[in-house]
Amino acid sequence: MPTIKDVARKAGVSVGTVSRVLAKNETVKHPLKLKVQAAMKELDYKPNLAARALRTNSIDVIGLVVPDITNPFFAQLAKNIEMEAAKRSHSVMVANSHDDADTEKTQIAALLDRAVCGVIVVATADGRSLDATDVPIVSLDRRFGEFPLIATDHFDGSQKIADHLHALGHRRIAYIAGPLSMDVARSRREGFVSRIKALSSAEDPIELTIFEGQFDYDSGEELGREILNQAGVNDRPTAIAAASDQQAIGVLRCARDLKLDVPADLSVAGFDDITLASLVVPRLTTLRQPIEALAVSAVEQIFQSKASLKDMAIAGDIVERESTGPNPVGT
Amino acid sequence: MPTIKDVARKAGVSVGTVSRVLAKNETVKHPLKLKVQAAMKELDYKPNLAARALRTNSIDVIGLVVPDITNPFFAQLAKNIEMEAAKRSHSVMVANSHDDADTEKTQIAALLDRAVCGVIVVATADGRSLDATDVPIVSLDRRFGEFPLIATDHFDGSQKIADHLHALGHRRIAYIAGPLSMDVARSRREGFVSRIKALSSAEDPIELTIFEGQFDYDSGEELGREILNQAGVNDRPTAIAAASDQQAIGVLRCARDLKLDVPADLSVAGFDDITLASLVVPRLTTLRQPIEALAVSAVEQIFQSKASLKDMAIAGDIVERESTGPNPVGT
DNA sequence: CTGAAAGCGCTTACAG
DNA sequence: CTGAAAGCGCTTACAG
Repeated sequence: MPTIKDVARKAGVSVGTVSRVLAKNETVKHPLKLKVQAAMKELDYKPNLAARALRTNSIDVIGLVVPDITNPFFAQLAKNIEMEAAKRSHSVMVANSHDDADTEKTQIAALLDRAVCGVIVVATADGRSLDATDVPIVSLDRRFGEFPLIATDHFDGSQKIADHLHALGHRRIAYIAGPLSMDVARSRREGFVSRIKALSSAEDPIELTIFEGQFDYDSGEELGREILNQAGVNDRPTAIAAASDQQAIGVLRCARDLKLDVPADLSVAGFDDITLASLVVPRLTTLRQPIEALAVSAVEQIFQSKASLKDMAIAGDIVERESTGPNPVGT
Repeated sequence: MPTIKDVARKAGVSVGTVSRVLAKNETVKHPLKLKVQAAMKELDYKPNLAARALRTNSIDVIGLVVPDITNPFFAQLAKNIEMEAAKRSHSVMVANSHDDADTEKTQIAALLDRAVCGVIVVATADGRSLDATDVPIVSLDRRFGEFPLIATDHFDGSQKIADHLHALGHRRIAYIAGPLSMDVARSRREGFVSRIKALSSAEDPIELTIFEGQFDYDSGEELGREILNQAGVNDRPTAIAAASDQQAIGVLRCARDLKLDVPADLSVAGFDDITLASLVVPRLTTLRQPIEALAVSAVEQIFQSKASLKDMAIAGDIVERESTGPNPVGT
């Protein structure tokens, strides 16, 4: 492997000069610069990254810790982060926390030991924080300690779902929230509820009932049953909005059991746009999380001066599919 | 950050000695060793990995390149590799090749530039190879160039499926192979076919028909239709073995359309044990790929002397679920 | 604008 | 068994 010394010798300059053209330092004049570049090419010179790291105390690597790379949402995030990093000639080191706060801490420490230039963490549920570091740390999707958070604008997304259902003429609506101990669940519910309230008026009132459950399939199925059994055909909601796709798919399952046609008898909307959402019958109307934008923003933040790190809420788009339709009762 | 010098001073020894206890070099005598360890603890000393890398030309990082981390199979592999690496205090750097040979090459080169201690690559379909390197490279699941391959024992796995079907009394069997241009598809078919032939005898003959398709759902559905329509109830196979779960699930879909009960009228077996396999109705009998063992072996190989790298075929286990049952025609 | 030189924090022959 | 010292390949003040 040729070193910077070899290049300097071949180009007839000092190593300092070579280093400066490497750093794209504009102070090197053209004739010299060209000679150096020619020498580098000829020798197929590649800088020794470890040596550089030793001097600068940082490498072109972004650390990423996720609860579980096997979760498709995190995998997508990881992929987009890797792609964005690659654009800036950075690599990414991933670690799984297995949703364990201690492991998370260890993983971040290991990454920091390796002198990564920043770390992105999708926090565990009960993650503790970390002392201030000299490299930027941002949380993604779920906040880690006191660090700035990049996340979907859950409030806005839920408003969009509310608008969609309202525009379809639904006036008797049920909302299935996630566990309200979670920030995400609260934001989603508040977005939905506040919008419905704003849309409702004395002349054109909207009836909204709210339920709370887990984010999973079973919870959706169970609450769906509760909602749809609670009342006769004429009192039954004509639309159910769920705080997650999994819940919504649970509702779909239950509607099928009850021989309700979706969307003819009942509209169902989810949130997230997981893979299954477009595979299920009928395909699910939902709010697509802006995964790519989330990833890009997280990487951008890492490259910013630490001082300017800040929370970001990124809006997602609604994906209208077959599970929602006009209010069957008539508008 | 304290350096090795600080530790040496505090312990009253030379930096060389500190370095030697760091390296778990047994030549350092006990009294000194303890003093050094105490000093390290007291200062919360952590070695500077970049400096070490500069000296040794290698870091405790394994490179991993996969076609797409978003593919659940690769994600599982990645997770297990990360866990195994962590056990040995190594981190892993992942990169996606997006199934593009050029990107794959670039990614491997980038990893090598970072002086990783080895790289594991799940190759793209048409990947070219690489010149010999001084760090070990192994291919996983799909062979990269001339490098040793760690993969599921597809031959053996298919034999197990054949045995299972035979034991259930099936004597008229159809096999849906994958595209025979792929090694994997060929091994799976050969394993199945050879075992069936071995099991068949003049007194107790087995009828085997072979079909070829893609590994996907649609191909399975289409070939399933062809197989099941081709003959009357009495000539129809009582069992279909597919070379992939996706194909098998396609067959399930088609069986439902044809009002065939699985497994009462027809047994269906897959290969891979993808997540969906245990979610479909009826749940699919299949051959589970030994993902963890694959990951562990790949990491182990990286730690072995380069000379001893070699191909490894790892056996998977059959997972018997509801999609297979006794031959309805009677044994 | 360019060169000479110090130094980043380790590891590892080389002595003794 | 331990210490003194060279050196890994860069970057970056400091001169000029």
